[in-house]
Amino acid sequence: VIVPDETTTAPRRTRARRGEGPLLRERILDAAERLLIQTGDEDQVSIRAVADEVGVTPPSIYMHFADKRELIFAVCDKHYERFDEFVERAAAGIEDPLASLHARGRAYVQFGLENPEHYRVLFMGKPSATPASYDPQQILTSSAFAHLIEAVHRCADAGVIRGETLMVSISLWAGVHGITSLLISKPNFPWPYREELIDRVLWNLVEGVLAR
Amino acid sequence: VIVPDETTTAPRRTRARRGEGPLLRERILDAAERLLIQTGDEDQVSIRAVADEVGVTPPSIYMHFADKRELIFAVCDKHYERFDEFVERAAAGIEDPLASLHARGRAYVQFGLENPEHYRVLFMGKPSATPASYDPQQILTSSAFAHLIEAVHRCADAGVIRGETLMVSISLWAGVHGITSLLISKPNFPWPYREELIDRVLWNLVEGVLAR
DNA sequence: TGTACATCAGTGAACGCGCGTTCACTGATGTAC
DNA sequence: TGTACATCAGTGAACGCGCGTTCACTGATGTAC
Repeated sequence: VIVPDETTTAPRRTRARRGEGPLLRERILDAAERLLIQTGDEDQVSIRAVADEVGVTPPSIYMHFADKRELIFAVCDKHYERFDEFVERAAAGIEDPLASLHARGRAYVQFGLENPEHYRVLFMGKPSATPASYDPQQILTSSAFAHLIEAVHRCADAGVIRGETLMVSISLWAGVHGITSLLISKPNFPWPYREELIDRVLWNLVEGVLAR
Repeated sequence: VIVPDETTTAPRRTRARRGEGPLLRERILDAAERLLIQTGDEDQVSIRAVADEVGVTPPSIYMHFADKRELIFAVCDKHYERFDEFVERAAAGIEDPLASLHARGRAYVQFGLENPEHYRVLFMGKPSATPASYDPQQILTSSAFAHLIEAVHRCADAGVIRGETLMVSISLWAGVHGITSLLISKPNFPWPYREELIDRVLWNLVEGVLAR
């Protein structure tokens, strides 16, 4: 008689009642996110590993997600909303529009560095890794991006920056993305004064679009 | 009798003479690079595929490379030297130090976008994808980086920029990396006026470090 | 000049793996009469 | 109130795949005597 080793896998959960399907969906998302953070590697978050973590068999994942990419992306999409909230909280209460821009940038970089695997999936993956259901326009119409554009707009209204709002916004985004993704990709590069470097990059970005 | 399908694989090459091992090494590198460009996906460049492309069996790859990561990285390292040459050629003959900085940035972005898979492997991969033999200090001591630092130094000597040279250099690098990697990762994002955007980002970066 | 031997580039076959996904099914839950 | 039936969340087993890597080997090339 083979006794299953209860210590390695979660005990099998009891079947959901009718209409409680969405509950399992949440459990799957949570488990996948836990594994993503734990392993620090998207590729190690396999359907089997997630199913195991939830205490369910692999096929049941497919009742809630079309395929693997959709699952992974759903995890990161959820995270993207928290991203927006985090940045907004960091900028809240800052009157000076330039300082607000800088604070947003600081929050962006911080959030990215604190959640490198989410960031990697969202912004550093190959195009082929995005699920079919994902539309790149989503970034442009997301509230996070809208908030950035608003912040830039306020600077323009105050007359402290020059240039077209959308162009400036994307330019700033590219800037914060640059330092964030580089620090994620090359953690062992001998970065001089990490914190100071980030701050300098942020101020350089802001100063680069100042009205002359 | 099964006749091997000569059309799908290269004909078997004749064995190398003594001391001609390095020749096969070159052939392997070329084949791997060809596959990388053709498939546009590092993961599709398998040891088997490379061996097949060369017309050799998989184990023979291991006579020249310790493992797969070393092969892929060797391809991209070779490319990194061409990168340096390309940037230097673009900046050659430009007297004005600020214009030179801009030209370098332009060349950087262009080269990255023209060879997105190499760029991805070199600068956008996860740290775990780099071979054990690879030292992140290599970037800092590469001639490409030295050339950037020199260019920044010339600007500082001319008194047109402010800030510590290394800090400014990395800051500029992060900037060009940002727009390059974003364009590679999100080709389907509705970028407004791609070329103009790149140019604006570059000038913003330069203006961000101008002496006040 | 001829022969035995050493070298070593490359082979053939296999190991062992984990993966995403599919498919026919089970059986507890809820419903209709 | 009791029973036959429908529903559907989740299962068990398997398919089929391509991969990186290892290992004992072969046989043409070059060398020593």
